[in-house]
Amino acid sequence: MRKGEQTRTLILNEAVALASQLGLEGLSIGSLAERLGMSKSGLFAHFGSKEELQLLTLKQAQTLFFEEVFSPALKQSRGLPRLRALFSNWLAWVKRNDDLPGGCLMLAAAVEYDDRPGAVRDLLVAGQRELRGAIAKAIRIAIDEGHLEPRTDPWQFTFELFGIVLATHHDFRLLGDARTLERAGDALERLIEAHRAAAPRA
Amino acid sequence: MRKGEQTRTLILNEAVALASQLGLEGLSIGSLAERLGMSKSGLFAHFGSKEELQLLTLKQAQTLFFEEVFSPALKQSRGLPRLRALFSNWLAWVKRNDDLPGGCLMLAAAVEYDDRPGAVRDLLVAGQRELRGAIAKAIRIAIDEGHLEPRTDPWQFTFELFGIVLATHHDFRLLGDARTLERAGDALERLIEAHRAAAPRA
DNA sequence: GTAATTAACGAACGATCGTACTATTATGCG
DNA sequence: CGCATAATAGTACGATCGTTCGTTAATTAC
Repeated sequence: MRKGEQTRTLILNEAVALASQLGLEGLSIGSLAERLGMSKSGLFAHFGSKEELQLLTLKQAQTLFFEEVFSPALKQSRGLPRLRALFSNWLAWVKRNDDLPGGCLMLAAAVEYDDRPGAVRDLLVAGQRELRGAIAKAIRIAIDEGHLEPRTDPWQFTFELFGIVLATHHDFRLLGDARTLERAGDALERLIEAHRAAAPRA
Repeated sequence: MRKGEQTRTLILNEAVALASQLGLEGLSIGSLAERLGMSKSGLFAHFGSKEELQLLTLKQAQTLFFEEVFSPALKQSRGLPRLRALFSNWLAWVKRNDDLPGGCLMLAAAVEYDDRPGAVRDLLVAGQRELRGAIAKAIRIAIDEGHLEPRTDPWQFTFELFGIVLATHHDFRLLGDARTLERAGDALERLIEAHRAAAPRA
């Protein structure tokens, strides 16, 4: 019982890495098993179906994202510092190559499953909704703290922030543009500046 | 000789539609042939390899994009009107469902091939570089026309514009958010406003 | 209208896909 | 230790993958 959970996590971590390169659909049980040096059927027994493997792989990526991007940002002080930390962690996540050699798995899955109804898509949408809500909340806090002006629309701000991240992911991954990261930083600063409160409390 | 070209285009148009849903890698020759009511081997003979089919499919999508997004924008007057038309056509392209039921093929392929070296990726990068250059040029023209202030960085502007389109594609396709399109419009206006020339000539 | 050419088909290939079984090995508890 | 159970392996299945080959049907050129 304990050994099972152990190898399961081992499998899922490798699955996240592989799926970030090949996509959740391109991820095959055979190649995943080969990478881990175990048999196809032995690996399969842990999940019972490919969809279950896909679901748990995606969930694993979501957990990893929360732990590495969102959670550490919560340790920063409320308002702009926290928002900047979130953005910075997010960019680091986007460009990381060790366990995400193919870029963010959630973004890849979003493109893959946006027109493919099912449990994977549902999980993807739920995760995205949660993330957006959390960002919007961070922005609302920044307003309350007097860092951003009160008429700022949190959802609009979130939308534009997300756009910057997406463009960064695209340019960094596909074009390999070295200046992408500073462009992203400039874009964020401009976005903040446009909504900065006239008389900041901090 | 003439008949061949004819069915070839027929195949490629269907391939663009299918690949927009399943990706260029998920696109299979068998299912594509079945959709067109022809034999697998008959279809295959037109291309000789799957990679050639993928390349031509992507190229077809690029051509379609140029014709429907970029080319009509060139008919608008130089500067901001042309830039707005480009943006508007682009959004229409992103949300079109007839021949792109799965969203923009180039964006899907970008996620799929950003870490997969080869001819497909090369074509993708070339197309993206061309597009970026063309947008940057349109922005430079808007500066020359006195619509945007001279210190505007065309590449930074392009980067942020692209981010808005990416966020729109994501939200519209995955979240099905109805307010996405107006959010995109608002984002563009804010982007323009931030760089608008103090004393516009037009 | 006939010859040359091209387009399309049908069958089969080895490989790999996800999945279902059964058997074997390893683990954990009393 | 021994036994129950869980974890892994092995094998085989039907389906589908991209690709090859030989052949027929349709089109073009003379």
